[in-house]
Amino acid sequence: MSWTEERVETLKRMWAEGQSASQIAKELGGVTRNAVIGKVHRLGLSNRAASGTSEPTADTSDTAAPAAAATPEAQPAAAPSPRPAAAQGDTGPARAEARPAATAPTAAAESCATTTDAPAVPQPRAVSETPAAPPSRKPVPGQPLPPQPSAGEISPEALASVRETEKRARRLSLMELTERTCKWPIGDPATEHFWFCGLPAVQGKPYCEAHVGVAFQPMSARRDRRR
DNA sequence: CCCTGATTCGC
DNA sequence: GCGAATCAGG
Repeated sequence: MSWTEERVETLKRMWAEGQSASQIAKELGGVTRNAVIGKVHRLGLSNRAASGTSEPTADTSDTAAPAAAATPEAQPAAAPSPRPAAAQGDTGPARAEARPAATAPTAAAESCATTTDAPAVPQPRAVSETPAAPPSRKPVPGQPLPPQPSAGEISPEALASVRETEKRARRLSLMELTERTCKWPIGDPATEHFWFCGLPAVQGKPYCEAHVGVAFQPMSARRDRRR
């Protein structure tokens, strides 16, 4: 793979948006994040509003003016101060280049997007799978709320597996989630008793084995169980 | 451990 | 110019 104009353009755009080097590399394909970083430096576009876990670097003095290091083309695009955190994160076939200016209002229990993909609700993989009831919390703190998934829609075996699994949950916080940790929420968000499963997620899925089992079910299975 | 960007240096 | 290896850090 070589740095064609198109690829460089994508690189510039994503970098300006605050995407991480690894994300850009993933998007471009055929290159590593090292290659991306190397290119970024060679292009002269380097410092931007920090990244990952870095600090905002408070400009204690005067006029700000970052003074970009001799960057030929001006970047009238968006200022990368706030976490861009665009949707993305899906190496699927058809990718939409849509980039809403304003963040869409998310559901109640939030689901903010980190730099990687968002720990949100399951995204049905089209075909015959369909999300079967991500835990819907009851606004009553203090109660254990036994069956995570709304019972009745999940097979007893899967439910038992989930129960067992959740005892071993890593209990990660929202910020500790990564692409390879199970993002299944456990507990009541309104209480201290809330965390994410955090066990190793199945490749390509947002959940661990057990939670995938209750999150994704064949439509037929659901239909049969209903009513 | 996961991740981030920065730098070096042989190619 | 390129990018793997390495470094420095959260």
